[in-house]
Parts: sequence; C-alpha cells; structure tokens
Amino acid sequence: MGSRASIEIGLNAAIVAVRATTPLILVVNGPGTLDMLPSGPFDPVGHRTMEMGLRDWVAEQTGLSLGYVEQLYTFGDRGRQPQPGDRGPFAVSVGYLALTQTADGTEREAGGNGAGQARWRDWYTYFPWEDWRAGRPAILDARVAPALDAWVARALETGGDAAPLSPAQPLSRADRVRVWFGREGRDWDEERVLERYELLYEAGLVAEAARDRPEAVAVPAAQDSAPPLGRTMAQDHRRILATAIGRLRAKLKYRPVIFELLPETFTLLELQRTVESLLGLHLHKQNFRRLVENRGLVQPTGSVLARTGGRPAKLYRFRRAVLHERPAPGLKV
Amino acid sequence: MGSRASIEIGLNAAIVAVRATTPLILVVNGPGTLDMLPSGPFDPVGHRTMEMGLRDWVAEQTGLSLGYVEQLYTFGDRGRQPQPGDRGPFAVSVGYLALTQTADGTEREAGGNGAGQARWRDWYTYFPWEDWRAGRPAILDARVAPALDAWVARALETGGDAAPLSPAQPLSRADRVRVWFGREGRDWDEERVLERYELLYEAGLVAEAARDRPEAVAVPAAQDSAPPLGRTMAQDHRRILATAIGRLRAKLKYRPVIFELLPETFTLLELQRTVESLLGLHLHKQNFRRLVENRGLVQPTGSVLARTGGRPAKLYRFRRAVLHERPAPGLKV
DNA sequence: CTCTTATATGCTCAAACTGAGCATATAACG
DNA sequence: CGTTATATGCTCAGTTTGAGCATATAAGAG
Repeated sequence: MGSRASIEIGLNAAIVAVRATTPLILVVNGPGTLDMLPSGPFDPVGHRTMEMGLRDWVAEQTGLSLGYVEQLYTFGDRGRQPQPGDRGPFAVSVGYLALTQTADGTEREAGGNGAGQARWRDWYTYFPWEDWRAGRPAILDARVAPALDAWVARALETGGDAAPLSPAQPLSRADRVRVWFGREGRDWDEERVLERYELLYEAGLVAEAARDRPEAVAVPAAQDSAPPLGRTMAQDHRRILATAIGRLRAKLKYRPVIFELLPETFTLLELQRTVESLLGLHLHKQNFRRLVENRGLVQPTGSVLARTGGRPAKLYRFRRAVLHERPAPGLKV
Repeated sequence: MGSRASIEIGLNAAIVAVRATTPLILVVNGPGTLDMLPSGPFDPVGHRTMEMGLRDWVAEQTGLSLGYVEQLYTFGDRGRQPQPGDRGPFAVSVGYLALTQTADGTEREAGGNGAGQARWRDWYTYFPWEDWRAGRPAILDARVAPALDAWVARALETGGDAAPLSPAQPLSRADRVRVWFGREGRDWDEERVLERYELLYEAGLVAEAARDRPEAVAVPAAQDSAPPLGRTMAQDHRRILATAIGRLRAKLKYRPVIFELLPETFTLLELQRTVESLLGLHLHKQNFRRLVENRGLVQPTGSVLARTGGRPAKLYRFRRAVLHERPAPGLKV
C-alpha cells in the first residue's frame, strides 16, 4: 500500500432559499470572478462530524446558521482537480444541500469574513436550460441541442456510439442526449439536472470542461466564440449545485421539505409558486391545492392575506403532525 | 489552518445478490469472528476515481468484478471510530451499493487473497426485524419493542423527550420509535432501514453501540445477558449495510435495478420473489404481474419453463428499451 | 355605481391506477 | 382420474389524476 498522497476532504454547501418566484443559491467570491459555494476543509480534530464542520464553515463565511442540512454526494475523481501537475493534497468534495428561509430583501445578507461577500443568486443563472416555467428555454434550441447533436455526430463518425462506458452507465451518447435532454416538450425529467450537466461537461460545452482538461475540448470549434452555457463556478461547485437541485426536486415529491423554505404562514399560491420555482415548471392550480389539502400537509390559520387585486387568500401553515404520521408525504406532482 | 489529523478514506462495498428467496450480502472475515464488507482505503495515486478504487479492492478481496455500483453515503463522525484514544488517521467511510447476478450454488464463491474467504450471507442475519414475509417478525415484540419502550421511558423520566436533537431531526424518542418501528401492522415503512438501525444504536441495543461507546450503554440492564440484536459487523459496516438495504428498497420502486440481480431470463414469479425478498414483504401476485407488464418492464421470450408441479411459466426478459424511454420506471409497489 | 380584471376557491368528470378476489388453464403425482 | 400446484385471465369498487367550468371577492377604471 506504499506511499499514498495525502487527502483533503472539502465540505461544500449548496444553500437554497426562495424569494417570491426565484430559487436562490448562496455564493461567495472565489478566485477571479468565479462564484463559489461556501466551503472549507474537514478537520477531524476540530469537528466531531463532517456536518458540524460544514456548519462552522458556512457560519464563518456567510454568517448564516444552517437549519436543514442533507448530505448529497462525495465526488473524488482526479480528472476534476485543478491539476497544476497533480500536486498538493488530493481533494475529495463532499456536497451538502441546505435549506433556509427566504433571506429576502437585499441582494446580499450576511457579511462573513471569508473569501468575501456572500450573496444570493438565482440558481438558473448557472443552469438556464432548467427553467421551463416560461416554456421550453430558448437556449436549448439555440445552443444546447445543436452542440449536443454535433457531439453525437462526432462519436458516430469516429468509431461507434454503442459502447457503454460502464455497466452502470449503459447508454450511448445518442441515447443519453435523447433521454436526458428529450426532444420536444414533455420528454423532460426535471430531476435529471446532474445527468444533463455532466453530459454537457463530457461534451465539452461548459467552461469547467475546458478548464479541467483543455486538451479534450479542442473539438467544438463551431461555437468557439459563443458565450459559455450558464454561469461558471469555481472547482466542481457547479456539479455539486446540479446534484443539489436534482435531489431537491426529487425530494419535494416524497418529503415535506418545501416548508423549510417558507415562512411560518403562507398562502397556497405562495406555496405553489415556491414549488414551481424549484421544479422549473408550472402546475395545475386547483389540483395542486387539492393535493396539499388531501395529504394534510397544511392547515388554515384562520386569517387571510389582503393582497394586491383579487379575492384575499387564506393563510395556511405547515401541519407538523404529518411528520409523526406514517410515510410523511411530499408533493408528488 | 494549523495541524489537522491525517485523513483516510475507506471504501466499502455492500454487494448484493439474491438466491431464490434470500437476499445475500458478500462479506469477508474481519477481526475476530466479525464479518466485514469488502473494503479498503482510497489511494488517489493508484486510482483515478473512488469507484475504481472500490472495484479494485473488491476484486482483490473477493475475486468479483462488479457491474452495477452506486455510491450511498459518506460517514465521518468521530463517535464511530474504534477510538483507542483517537490515534491514527481519522477514517471516513464511503459506502457503495453493488448489485450482481446471483452467485448461486455453494455458500462461498470467489476466494480472494485478502482478509480471508469471501462468502454470501442472508442479509436478514444482520437485520432480523426487517423481514416481514412471514408476518411481523417475532423479535420485534419479544425484544425490540420492550427495549425501545424502556429507552423512551428513561428519556421521559430523566428530563423531557421533546427536544429535537437538530433541526434536521425534529422528532423525539417516542416519535421516532412510533414512526419508524410502527406499532401494529401496516405502519411499517420498509425503506427506513437505516433510521431503525440508528435508533437501535442510539438506544444502545446493538452490539456496535457498546463497542463504540461503552460508557453510554451501561443503562439497559434488563436484557443485559440477552443475545445481541442481529449479527454484528466490524467497524460501521452494519450501518453501511442498512443504508444499502434502505436505498435499494427505495430504488426498486422507481428504477429498473431489479434486473441487475436476475439472470437473463426468468419467470414472473421469480421476479416477484426476488423483489419480495429484498423488500421483506409479500406482494399481490396478479397485481404484480399486471404492473410489470403494463409498465413494459419485461417481454416474453416465447419459451416456457417446465418447473416442479403446476402449469409451466412463461419466461420473460428485461425489456431494455425502457431505459431509452423517458422516465425509466421501477416497480412502485 | 357598474363593468373589467385578478385572484381565490368550489366542484365535476372521465381516464388511469390500485387493492382484493374469483375463476380457469396446465402440469406432475399417486 | 382426482388432487395439488402454479400460472394466468378478468372483474370490480374505491382512489387518484389531469383538465376544466363556474363562482366568490377585491381593486380600479369609466
């Protein structure tokens, strides 16, 4: 077992909130103009658990004290290293998803003394193709689809596209493009955020790909001067964010986590808009309220909210008792 | 950031197969008579990714070449260390779930030159309370429930049981026992394997608890001389196995992973028995076949299997095309 | 004051899905 | 030729879903 490189464990938090109709992610300033997730190395001497280490780093860098936290995935592949010759400790990234009440109002909230100011940013800035609320995002037809088609075509020319890369990944390039980016309308699985991002990475279409392995990306000449697809983040943080979004979109459907993001009381429309913003699609209004009421997820507070125009909406709150009832359901939309 | 303890990343594989009606887990000999999951440290110099490292370790220790592999969770808390004074490198465990065709026949299969012979063992050996196929497991009423009740009672006496340990874990002892171990019949969520195991651990009812923190377990005097609940494993491997079982039980319902465990062709009853063995419960036969046929998960091969007594069963195979169809469904039972 | 524009809510309805069973078909066995 | 096992087909009522139609309650514009 000889000499192993030393290993460092990076803890990274994708901290999510929703303001009105926009899902937000908390970022700090990274190298250059790059955004970074709040993060720091795990120090087993100073922290009893990784999660506690994460909370400390976040508090230090953003001033935020996290509530709901869930571990996402541990990434540890060399290809993703900054690779200045593979020097320094090898870094493994452990990604976490955290949910917090809408830190609304100003664009930035807590200071933090870390790498700079922490601020909230619309998560669709990083994944513009994931927001279908206004219909199929233009960027898909304009940029993503052509580039992916070209990438598939290159594979078909140069050899074959049949080869499964691994038993766990048995789809060809063409299949993956079709399955995860679905042509046409309703062939879109909003949970496959990570798969789509990694496909774009593999195809060399996001800036991170060029940064990590400049040699492998020489090919896509066509859109060479085009702006990158989505805003880039430092290190592998956009991959962690993609994991977070996908996991949150999935979890909403079977656990009542949405209420971690809402204030104590809310109207059913606010609840619906929050869900829609995260899922990136629209839901049938009447059916949505029927769902949340039948599942017993909410209970009326008795008061109403005088809004802008229109009939005043009843206020509801999360019915915490569902947590003690058996399956503790979500919003299977 | 000063002096950090060195960190070692342990890769651990919960390798699952099914023989007839028994879910199996592949174990090697650990210290003493303890079973261990095939595992080894991640060496970033020798392995490009953690998953490749895992495959290498498994091949070395068991002779098995893994197919389907999925990362489960990364455990890294100090409380679970062997703690001979917290010396040595700090170990973080990354757990993986692997699925493989039934290595049927003999009790052991591949040799491996590692810590000894690898062999398959019924996973309910480790979690006897998880198998409900023959009705509510006797061990629940005989041993688990009384011990948990006593543990809840102790909390109620000594202080209060209301305190949520963390925002992400907002349930009291009493609630957790009720929600995860459900009194009576159908209040059992077969996916909550990890939650149940960790509750037993926290309550000091599994041998690992006494091993990790002898001081905290002095209390349960009642069943002091009783045999431990379920077979113990080395380190935190039983926790990893619990994670694997829970994840697999959940995943069966929305992805066609069951076919990783089955031979090329099979009868619908074999398919059903395999699913049932993993879920630890019985399914309605006619409805089950209606489900798999309607979802297009299988297709008849045309031939039949002359069995023991009874009408011969048609043979089916996995309809791989579902992988290319949109949501790639599972067996939502 | 009345009409228009917005929301909020109530209700309906058909199609699809689920959970439980009843009934029939096809073999091996004694 | 019954008996005993499975394998398969079909039914049926209760629920759940997906789409809409219709009504209620406010703010504003003529």
